[in-house]
Amino acid sequence: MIDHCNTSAESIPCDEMLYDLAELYKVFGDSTRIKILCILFAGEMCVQHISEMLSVSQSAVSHQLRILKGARLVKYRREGKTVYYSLADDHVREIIGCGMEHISE
Amino acid sequence: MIDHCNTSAESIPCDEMLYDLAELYKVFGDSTRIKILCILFAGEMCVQHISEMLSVSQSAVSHQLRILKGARLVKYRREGKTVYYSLADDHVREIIGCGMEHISE
DNA sequence: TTGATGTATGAACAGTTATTCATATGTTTT
DNA sequence: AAAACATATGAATAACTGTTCATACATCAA
Repeated sequence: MIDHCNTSAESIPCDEMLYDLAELYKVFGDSTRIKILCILFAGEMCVQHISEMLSVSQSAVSHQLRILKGARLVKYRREGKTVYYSLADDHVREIIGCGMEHISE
Repeated sequence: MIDHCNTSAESIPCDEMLYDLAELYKVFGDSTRIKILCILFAGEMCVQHISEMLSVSQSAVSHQLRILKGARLVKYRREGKTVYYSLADDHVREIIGCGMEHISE
């Protein structure tokens, strides 16, 4: 049987999938973005607040949120002037949890 | 209770852990490395063979294997002139599996 | 020892990336 | 409308990264 991009660990996924996978991990491969995601574990938060918690400029946070949004890892909600970001789904927790396991050996 | 770098998704991990986590994901954030790891799903394999399967130079593969080794994702075994690489443990499968789930939505 | 083979590694180059700065967009208040 | 505030974005810069090339190292065969 030919493998068409399945998710089994027993066969090699197709090139396109591996490329997409690398792109996804690239997003997690920056500590500012990881921190933003972890902050959002607690619930939705506005850009300014995230910026203060990380001691990173508003612009930098906004740029990174754009990337997280592009990877469908976060979603947002506008309320007046303020934009609240939150985790898109539970995959983020799972992926970060997976990595934690490897690190804390 | 104070959080000292635990793995729970309910509290924000400490800075050092988040940094290490980002470093780990950086390793997965390159399609050549991801491909090498996926090839190793099937079992151990020598550098030359990996190089041929990926159509990537021996040097490039060796450089990447060095990075994978540094992240403790692969181990190796020398047999004469040949060096056989294999996955260090099952974390690699888990982490890649996690990412796959997010991609194939 | 010499040559052949498999792998590792340092330097250099091209491409990528995260931050900063300036400024634009969108929203509310006066 | 104008000012104030929150966020987004484009350009520029510095730092980082993956590949290539040349070469070194390690092992085996003759």
